[in-house]
Amino acid sequence: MSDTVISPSTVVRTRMAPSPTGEYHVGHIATLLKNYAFAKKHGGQFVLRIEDTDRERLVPGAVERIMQVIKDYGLDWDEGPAKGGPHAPYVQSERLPSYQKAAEELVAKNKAYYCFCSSERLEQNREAQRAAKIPPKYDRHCRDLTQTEVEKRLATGESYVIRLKVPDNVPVKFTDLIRGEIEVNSDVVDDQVLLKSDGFPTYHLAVVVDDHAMEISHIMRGEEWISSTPKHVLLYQAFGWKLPIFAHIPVFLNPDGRGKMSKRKGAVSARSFLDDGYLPEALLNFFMILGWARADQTEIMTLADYVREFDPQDISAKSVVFDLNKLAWINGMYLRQLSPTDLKHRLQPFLPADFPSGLLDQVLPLISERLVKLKDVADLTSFFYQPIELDRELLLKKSDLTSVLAQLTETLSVLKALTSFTLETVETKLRNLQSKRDWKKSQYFMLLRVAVTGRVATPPLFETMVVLGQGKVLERLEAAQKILEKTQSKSII
RNA sequence: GGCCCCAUCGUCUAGUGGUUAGGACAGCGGGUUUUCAUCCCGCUAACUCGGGUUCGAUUCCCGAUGGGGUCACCA
Repeated sequence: MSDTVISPSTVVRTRMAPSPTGEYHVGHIATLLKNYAFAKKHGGQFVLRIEDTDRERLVPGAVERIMQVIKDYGLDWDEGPAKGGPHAPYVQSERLPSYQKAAEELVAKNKAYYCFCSSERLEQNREAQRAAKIPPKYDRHCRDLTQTEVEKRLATGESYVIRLKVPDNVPVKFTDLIRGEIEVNSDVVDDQVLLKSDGFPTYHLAVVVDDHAMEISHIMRGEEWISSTPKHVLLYQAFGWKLPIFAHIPVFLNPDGRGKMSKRKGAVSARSFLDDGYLPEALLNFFMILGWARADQTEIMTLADYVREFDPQDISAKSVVFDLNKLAWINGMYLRQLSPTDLKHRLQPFLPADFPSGLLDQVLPLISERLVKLKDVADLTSFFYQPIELDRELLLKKSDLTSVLAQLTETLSVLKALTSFTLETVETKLRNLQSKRDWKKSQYFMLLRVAVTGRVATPPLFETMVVLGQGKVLERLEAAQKILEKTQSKSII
């Protein structure tokens, strides 16, 4: 598809405007990535702005955590908090006068009005509308108050909000880069509150005022904003400002395909995926190809590739399932591309506290192609240094008691005799024994595997034994013998 | 429920007014192998339905159905 048309004089400025009210969601990172890539592609700027106008839900420390997680994903912003820029400050609570001024300007232009309705009255009103099965909307009770009355009530210090005066029955249109033109009738738009009674703006006022002030050219945000975009369009028109270009990014659906991705169906925070041991570059790659495909259909690509190839117009308009299988595959691809040094470094935070120092170097080659997530390192390596559970049933699964005991006894005597316990000596001796006795390979080696690790799926047997060391191998083989001779079903050694 | 958006294998996606509808993940089978994993090979699997338009629709239009979003002094 052709590139989104950008006239040469247009400076592409995109933004991401998180609200510090909770955890930063993977969907936010995915949307941020698109804003970032589009700005970079066109040599523009990507702005980070903090929308902290909800004083009640404000979470202390959230701004810092959001900034940190963005960086941990390997992304960054050109203007914003901790960076500054020509439109500073980039935190809405530090820009209050501009919203108040803007709201008053709209009142003066008769595009907005003061409203003194109590929240109780509003709630009653909504209740009645719901009961009557009509869409809840403000009943415009204060819309036609006379100026004298307004002034009188303001003078008494009565609490108020400022609402948008939405025109009756006119078409409200805007262009969405992904979907084309979208049109709704103004009658379905509520007389939205613009300035709250605490003097803070609502999202709708603040976002329009700031996007205009910060010269944002393209607004790429989640699809959930489509339905409030008409309000914003009306605001741009009321101010007499030029409309930016919108692109509403489809939402992520739960891995089970039902509903918007939510906490109730599993992890959603951007941080939690990092904590699970998905690599940030793998996560970004996953976000790139969810709902968008490169012309040549390549799926594994770098950020630089993406910046070069990405065009918001090519984003699929449908909501996409957050496919954990695909993520796991991508993560594995990236994991296997890592150099041993890099992998070792990235594994450090995931090592259990009792992980023996020095063990990682030995096991790295044994686990690197078995890791799906960095977090798997603990489980993949625990039998090397922690007690294992021997299961009698498992030991006897492929053969009878007499044969198994004979195999263990002979194996023990061969391994005990070894003065040098290396991959070469262990492998040669055990293979010779197996071949001399003509034991079934899969049965015999599985027996040793289970006896020595307690598991049926492990790295290659001889390598594993060498890492364990002669002492531990002999000890575990003897324990296996004992458990078979007794008849107790399980034992921890 | 009102309004808005969307519709190709289970999932993500390519694609065209005439194609054996392509790829990737997952699944299944096989090869390599002492297990698992990696790697290699192969297989299964899709144009939601109904009307139009057309010589011909998966593709264009309308409708239905289904899915999603949204209806706060939250963002």
